Amino acid sequence: MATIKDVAKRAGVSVGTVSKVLNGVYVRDANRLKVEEAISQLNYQVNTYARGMKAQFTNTVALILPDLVNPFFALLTNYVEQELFRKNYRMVLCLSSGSFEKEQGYFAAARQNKIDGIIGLTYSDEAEKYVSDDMPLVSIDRYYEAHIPCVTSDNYQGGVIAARHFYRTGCHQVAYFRTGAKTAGSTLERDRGFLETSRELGMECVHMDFGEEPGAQTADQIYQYLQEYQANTSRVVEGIFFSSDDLAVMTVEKLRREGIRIPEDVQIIGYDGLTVLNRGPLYVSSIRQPIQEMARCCVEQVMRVIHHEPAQMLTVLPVEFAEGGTTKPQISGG
Amino acid sequence: MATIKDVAKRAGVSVGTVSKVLNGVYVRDANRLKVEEAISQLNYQVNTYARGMKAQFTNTVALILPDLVNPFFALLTNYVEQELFRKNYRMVLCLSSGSFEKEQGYFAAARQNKIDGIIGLTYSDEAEKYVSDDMPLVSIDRYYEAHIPCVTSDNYQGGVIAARHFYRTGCHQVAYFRTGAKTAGSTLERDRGFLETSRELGMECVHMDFGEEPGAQTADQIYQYLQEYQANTSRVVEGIFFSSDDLAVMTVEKLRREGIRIPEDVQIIGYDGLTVLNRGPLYVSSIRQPIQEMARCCVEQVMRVIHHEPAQMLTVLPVEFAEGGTTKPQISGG
DNA sequence: CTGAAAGCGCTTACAG
DNA sequence: CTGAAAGCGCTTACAG
Repeated sequence: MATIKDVAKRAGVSVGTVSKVLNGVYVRDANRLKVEEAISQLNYQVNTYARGMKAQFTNTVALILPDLVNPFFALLTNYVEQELFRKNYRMVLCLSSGSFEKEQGYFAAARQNKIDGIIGLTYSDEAEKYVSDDMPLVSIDRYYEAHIPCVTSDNYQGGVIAARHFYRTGCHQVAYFRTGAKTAGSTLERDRGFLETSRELGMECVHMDFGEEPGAQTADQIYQYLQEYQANTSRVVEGIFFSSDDLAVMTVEKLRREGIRIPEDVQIIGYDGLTVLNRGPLYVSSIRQPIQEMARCCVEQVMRVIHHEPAQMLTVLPVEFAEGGTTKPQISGG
Repeated sequence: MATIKDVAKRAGVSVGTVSKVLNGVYVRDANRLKVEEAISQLNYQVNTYARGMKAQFTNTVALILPDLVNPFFALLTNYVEQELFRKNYRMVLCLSSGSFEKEQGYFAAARQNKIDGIIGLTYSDEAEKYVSDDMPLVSIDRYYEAHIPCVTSDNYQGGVIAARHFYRTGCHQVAYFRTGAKTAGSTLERDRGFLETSRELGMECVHMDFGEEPGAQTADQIYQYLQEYQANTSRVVEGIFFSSDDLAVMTVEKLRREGIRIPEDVQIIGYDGLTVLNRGPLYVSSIRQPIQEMARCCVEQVMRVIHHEPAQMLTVLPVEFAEGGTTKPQISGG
């Protein structure tokens, strides 16, 4: 590989001059031309590591996510990579599986300038301790106490929208079934939005937490829960809101197998707005998060922190109702 | 950040000695202990860039893929990251959208030792030119002329399995509908496997190519094609094999809307074995690729190339039939 | 086994 | 504007 020295020799200038044209500092036109000529003849490219050692930047951002099995995360990664590339940054991907140990290495790397910044969706409480004020970190969905910019969507409003939809389609008895970590602030907002709005609108609402990881039996448990509730109270649940699409999909399958008609007997609303194979129709009616816009904002904010520009500490993007065939049309507008 | 100098001073040894314990070279126990003590007290971590400049390795591998919208790619990425991490490597992700320009930067980076190796699924013919014998590259699905290890699954056999299934469930008239790039060698093998086996087994087989990107109207076109074929020949297609699951799913939806019963009237087999939300049931009966095993082999081979060990030039992993409710049970075994 | 020193390929004040 | 030189944080022969 050609080095800056080779270029300098070939162009008949000093390495300092070559470095300047490399970094867009002004040099005499004649020299710039000679250098550019030499660069292209030698097919020279700067060695990022040598540069990074001095310059303290590497044009690399790490994205920390639990996994890519969840299509929401896969799509987010897809768009974050595109945005970073547009800004001439590379993306290193860290799938933490929720383990803080794995994340830790990236925090260290950031502190060491081996990566310029981090975009992270992390459920770990421990992370907070490691996050200093000047750490170039943007958090997805989770609002830290520290001065860490956070990009999220309007989870509370997501719950509100779901509750209102049930109300406007004539429901009196609804349910909320959640899953996943309780620490994740954003999901808790969905809970609150739905529960509070249901109460305000005078709907009866039961809710249930099905633990960290929904399994194959979760849909059965939900079915059984509904049966017992009906037997005990003589009340029929007319609308169910889920904290995620996967739980909603599993439940829809189960209920249909049991002969329950959807949406006639019971309406279903999921969360995320995922589509079949990530580009077909929706799986279920859902609250759609603006994934691409979230990705764009994450990159925007991390760039600001990296360049020491003032960042927006909290970005809350709007969500919307997405009709997916498991809900009835609304009676009144809005 | 503490540097190796700080550690040396604190431990009362030279930087050379510190470097040695860092790299597992033997030093006197007493010194090693002092160095380790200093390292942990200073919370020291080696600067990868400084090391990379000398050592010519960075413990980083790039994964090049078209996108993460396709769940197959998302899952592959998921497993490749896990495998790389286990081997203490980081993964930088390059989503090329099929554009060679974007890939090119990574080839250059590899040549420059900014990344140690590349795992790539690329459809671009141009890539071949850039690939020298010593380029640490492992290709997914695509067999290059050059001495580039390739990891793939048994696409030919996938076609064979589908054809046999139709035969054993009593079909006489089948169809093959493909989509996607014609250059991708692996898909062409599916074509061949299915077409050749259908002929050998004495089944009539029509086939059709629906272009690079299947759109919303592709399923309509397929339906129309089937209608016309039946009208013109008085022959009814009893089994359809698709080059990918998404096309199969779209077609199943369309046919059902038109009142065609699946699998009673026509059987459907897709390709990839994708599941609902990447962990639910299969979308359609399909040929399942061993994604995790493919990821493991890619990482294994790229490690070998990086460490100048002999690599396996072609790894063909077995595929299997996955029953997904759009096929009839086989009459005879096997 | 250990230390002093050269050198990896850049960038960046500093003179000129 | 340009060049010579120091220095970034490591590794690696080379003496001892």
